[in-house]
Parts: sequence; structure tokens; C-alpha cells
Amino acid sequence: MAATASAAHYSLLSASAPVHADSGGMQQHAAPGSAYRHAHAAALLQSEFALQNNGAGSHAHQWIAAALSHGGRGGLGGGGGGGEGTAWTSADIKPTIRSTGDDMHEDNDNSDDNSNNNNNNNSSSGNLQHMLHHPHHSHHHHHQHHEEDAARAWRSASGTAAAHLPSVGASTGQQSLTYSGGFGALSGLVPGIQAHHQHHQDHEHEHHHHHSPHLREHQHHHRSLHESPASDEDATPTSDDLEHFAKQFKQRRIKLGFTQADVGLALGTLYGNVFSQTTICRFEALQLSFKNMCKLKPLLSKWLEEADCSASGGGGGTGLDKLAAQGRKRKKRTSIEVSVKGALESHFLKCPKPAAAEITSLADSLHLEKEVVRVWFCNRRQKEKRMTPPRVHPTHGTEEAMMELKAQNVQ
DNA sequence: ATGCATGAGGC
DNA sequence: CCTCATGCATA
Repeated sequence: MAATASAAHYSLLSASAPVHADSGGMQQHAAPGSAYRHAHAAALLQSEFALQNNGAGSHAHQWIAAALSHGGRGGLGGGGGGGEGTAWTSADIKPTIRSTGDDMHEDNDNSDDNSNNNNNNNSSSGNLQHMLHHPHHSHHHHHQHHEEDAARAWRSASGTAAAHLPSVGASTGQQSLTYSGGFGALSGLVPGIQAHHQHHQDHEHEHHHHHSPHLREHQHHHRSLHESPASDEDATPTSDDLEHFAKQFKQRRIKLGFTQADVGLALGTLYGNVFSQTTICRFEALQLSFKNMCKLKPLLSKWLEEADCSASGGGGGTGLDKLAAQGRKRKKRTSIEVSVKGALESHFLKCPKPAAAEITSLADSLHLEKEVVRVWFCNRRQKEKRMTPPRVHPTHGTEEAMMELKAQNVQ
């Protein structure tokens, strides 16, 4: 259904390629007969969102790239960091390397099949690395035999992230994206002016600690001499540290009246690294890899200090400007039907890393483009690596997917 | 808040 | 083609 229509590549410019899957559409309803309901939490919008869309939401829609770090060192952060937004053109600037290179490298707990074997050591004295330091066998990957790597969740997922509160209905009418080639000129947005006091939930519980055992083990490694674990300067934080910091960060941020997007921009003006609302959000919800969390923490920590100071005094005024980018249109987001997702999920459980051939046939069965399926698996694997891994359906999960499969004759 | 996407870097 | 860091576009 959504039709693979033309497998063609999305056109480079203009032409709102009639990609399959209409966005926002109504293809979300699964088969009427199936009892499958999305397992994932229904993400209720939070006040944050409303804020950015209305109040400060200056960055709303842009089909064309936006940022491109103007001042300071370009690149750096996450390779994508500065240049990321640009993406499409790609012609010029080449950011150095994707961040992390120096900080801490690798994290992967897993190791999956043999692709990159884990822990890599890396000179960084394996900071974030956790437990096992097994001998590194250096055989690379030969996809084809996928063993269930299983998810090693760091925590059994607590309520942290899931902050849906009934309070704000906020069915944001949000952006009525009218991408008519319009490029939203990102205007400067001064943090501070938007003192929206959102009636957010104050029930950000302070402690609900019930982390899983291995959570702690993660950073068991001893730090050799010269350590000041107390601060967050140099020592590698523990998962608990991160959890606490994230929670605290969010509270302060809200108290100060900043949106996640504001923080992201502020980081850019302050340190040259611009981050999106998405990243800040994921940080607060611990939905990043451990390594990534560690990398961002110092930045956010610094911002917090700054914001804190200027808050009492005068509101920091930071100007910013953007360079418009040109470029290529981003592929429209494919909306995968619920039933299809169920099938994918089911396959994922059986085989997290399907070979190209499998992906192709699977894609064919589900009537999706191969690339879409491939990316789906990549993203799914990444989810498993987050600090707050997706819960595997409390009561019924696989079975639902199985039903879907049967219904589709996919098995 | 999250789903799908892009891209650098690495095999 | 994979992993990882990130983010646009969405629900």
C-alpha cells in the first residue's frame, strides 16, 4: 500500500516527489481485525513542544538546510554537528571528524556479531568501557550469520523518559508546513524573552532508583590515580550520574524558561556546537548511547552554569545568524504502517542483522523499498543500544507481531 | 517525543 | 553495508 510507487530517487530539487507514504496521513491504522496496538508509549506532546512552535519556535520548518556553523570551529561536533544541517549540498566544508574521535571512542557494549569488536580500547583507557575486556579478535564482519546478540539493557527502563502527563492536552496545531520552497530564515532567538511558564508537571520525582544491577557495573573500571569523581569534569560518569544529571538538567532548564531547542542553539553560540531539540530531548530522556551521553554532559553542564548566572542578572542575549544553505531536498519520511512495523519487529527478534539478500526479500514482502527496510534495521539496532532501551512489550509483544505476520503470509 | 533519514568513518 | 551521532519532519 503505501506503494513503493516509483523506486526512483527523490528528486534533488523542487519537485515534491510523490513519494509513497503520505505523511501525516491516515495509514496508521492497522488492520481492523488485529488487536495490535502500538506497544510504544503514545508520546503525548509536552508543553515543550507547544512552546517551540508558538513562542520561540523559530526554527519550525525548513526544507533547506539551515545551520552551518558560522563562527568558531566548524565541523567538530559529531561530524554532523556543524555541517550536518547542510548535508545536501555537501559540496564544501568538510568537518574534521565526527566528534568523539578524541574524547572517548566506541562504546558498544555489544559487539554483535563480529563486526567491530568491541571495546576497543582506545587509548582513552577505556573510560566508558565497561566490564569485559576480552581479547580483541580482529576479524571483521561478514554479515550472514547473525546471532542473537540480545539486548543488554542498562536499566530496565524507569519512568524517566516517559513523561506523559495528562495535564496538557496540547494537541498542537503546530506547523502547517507549507513547504513551498520557503526557507524559514532562522531568526535570532534570545533565550530569556520566552518566559513561558509552562504548567509542566512538577512531579519530576527525585528518586525512583531501581536501576538494574548491571547498570552500575557498567563503569566499574577503576580510574587510576588522579581522579576527582565528585565533579563531572574529567571522570567518567556513571549511569546513575548521568541519570541524575539529566533529570536535574531538565528541571533547571524548565525553571529557567528555556526550551530544548533553546539549549541546543545556545550550545552553538557558546561552544560552537549546535544541537537540535531532538538531541537535547534525547539527552534528557537518556535515549542516547552511554558514550554520547558522556560527551554531551560537559557541554550541557556548562550551559547550565551560564544560564544560571545570566538568569538572575539579565537574561543572556546571544545573537546568532544563519547561513542559508541550498540544496537537496531530504527524502520524505516514509510512514510505515503499524502492521508492517509489527512484521519488521518480529524479524528483528529473529535476526537483528539480516543480510542484504534478506533485506531485499523482506522489503519485497512488505512492499517497502529495500533502503527503507535497511535503515529501519539500523535504527532498530541503535535503539537497543540506548541507555533506556525499548521495552519489549510488557504483556504481549512478539505474539502480536506473529499474528501480523500470519495475516500477511509472511511466514 | 519519536520515527525515519543522512553521512562520516570504518571495515 | 555497518555503526553512531544527529536532526528534520511528524504524531
